[in-house]
Amino acid sequence: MTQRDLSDRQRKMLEYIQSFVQENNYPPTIREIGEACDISSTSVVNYNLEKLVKAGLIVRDEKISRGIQLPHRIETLRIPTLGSIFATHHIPVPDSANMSSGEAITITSDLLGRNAKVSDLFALEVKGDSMIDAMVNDGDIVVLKPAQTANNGDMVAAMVNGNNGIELTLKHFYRETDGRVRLQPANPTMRPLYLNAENVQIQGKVVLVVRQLPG
Amino acid sequence: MTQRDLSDRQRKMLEYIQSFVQENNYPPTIREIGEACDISSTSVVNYNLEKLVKAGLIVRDEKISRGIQLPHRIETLRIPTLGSIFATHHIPVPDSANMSSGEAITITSDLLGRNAKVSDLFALEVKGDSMIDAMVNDGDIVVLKPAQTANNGDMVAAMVNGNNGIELTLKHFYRETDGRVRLQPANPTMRPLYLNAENVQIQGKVVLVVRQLPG
DNA sequence: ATTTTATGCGAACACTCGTTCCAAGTCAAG
DNA sequence: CTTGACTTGGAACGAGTGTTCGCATAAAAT
Repeated sequence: MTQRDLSDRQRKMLEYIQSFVQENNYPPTIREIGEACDISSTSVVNYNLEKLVKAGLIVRDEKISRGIQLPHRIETLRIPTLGSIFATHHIPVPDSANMSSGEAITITSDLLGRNAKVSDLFALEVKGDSMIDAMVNDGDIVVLKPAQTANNGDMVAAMVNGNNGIELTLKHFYRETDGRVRLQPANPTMRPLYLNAENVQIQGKVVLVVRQLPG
Repeated sequence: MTQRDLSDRQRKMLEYIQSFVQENNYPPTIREIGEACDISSTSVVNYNLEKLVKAGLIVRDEKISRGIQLPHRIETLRIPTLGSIFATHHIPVPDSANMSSGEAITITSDLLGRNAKVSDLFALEVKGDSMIDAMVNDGDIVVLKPAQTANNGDMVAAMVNGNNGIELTLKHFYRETDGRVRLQPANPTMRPLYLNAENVQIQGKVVLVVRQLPG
């Protein structure tokens, strides 16, 4: 039994369940499904619900009212916003304390791809347009995965000890053959930054960039 | 009654409801709340639930099992992906048919700001790096709000009838004093495109840009 | 001291709701 | 035609569940 061979009735039931959950934030009862799908008997609803379970399209909690769940659901994740990328101080390590107290954004797991399961993601708001060279603009939100190292080409947030003192910046990361680190702006007209490895402390890899426009 | 002056018991109940919903995708019953919060009587649970309703922290559907909803919840929105920005054909108007059949991405309403309530948003995947001048890269997903007109500075997807025939492009929109339209790349080193208004057909305004990085 | 208000407990009621059983209809295979 | 699997319908049972009522306790107000 796959998704392919469903009866019209079962398809209609599934659609109703989905729309009901969307509308009410809780699942429908067997009788509500029956009424909506023109099924007079609860046993028939129950029968077809079991078919949907076998097809893997729903999950049921036995003996529990409204115990229908839609699996493969896209989860929402709360990601703490630890600060802005302009901060010159060290980014605090995210923990449960930060999670509950500070600001946060909520995003759906489908946007994170294979990083959806990473538990200690954190977000930074980009202040100012100094990061425009990395295709990241003022007001953008970047979601990062904590990391101490990076692969060539990764976009990283790093504390760099450069000419202007310590600052947090967003650049593409490359390890040169001479052991130094090259922080490459995305804009080809801007020159890369060459630094000794000890002057670059990687805070995390950027896994997502979100830009909200006034539209 | 505001959120401030809740009893410990009421706070505990609210926390339990939130975690229960997160876990089970459906709300708890009065008795489940009572058991979790060490309340022996269902009437006490009911009593305190009414307090939470007065405080605006929950919504209840009367006489319905598990009829508790958490308001101000961040909703997830399904946005149909109608194609890529490289398409040279007209973007079909989104309707319910597209919604259910085609591909789609799901995002949280908090990312959309005041556009969260717009019902006919659609998404396009950016193919190729020709849009890099608008701070949008290959593989990015742009979410658009349907529009026939735009304000100066808006980022729009538009069909332009230019030198290379009709094509769909992503640019910043400006209306010149002489009635013509200027499509301005974000990159200052690239020259704007001046066109007569009849050769520019706006498809929609970009309200969100999402970029997923391999990280 | 008395009343009022807020909160809590237990019990009972009525309706909701999942479950189960039996009968019947449909339809393709043998 | 007969068989058997699949599907549907109707009914009833029992547990789940929201609601309501009376009463008790404590604290604040009068």
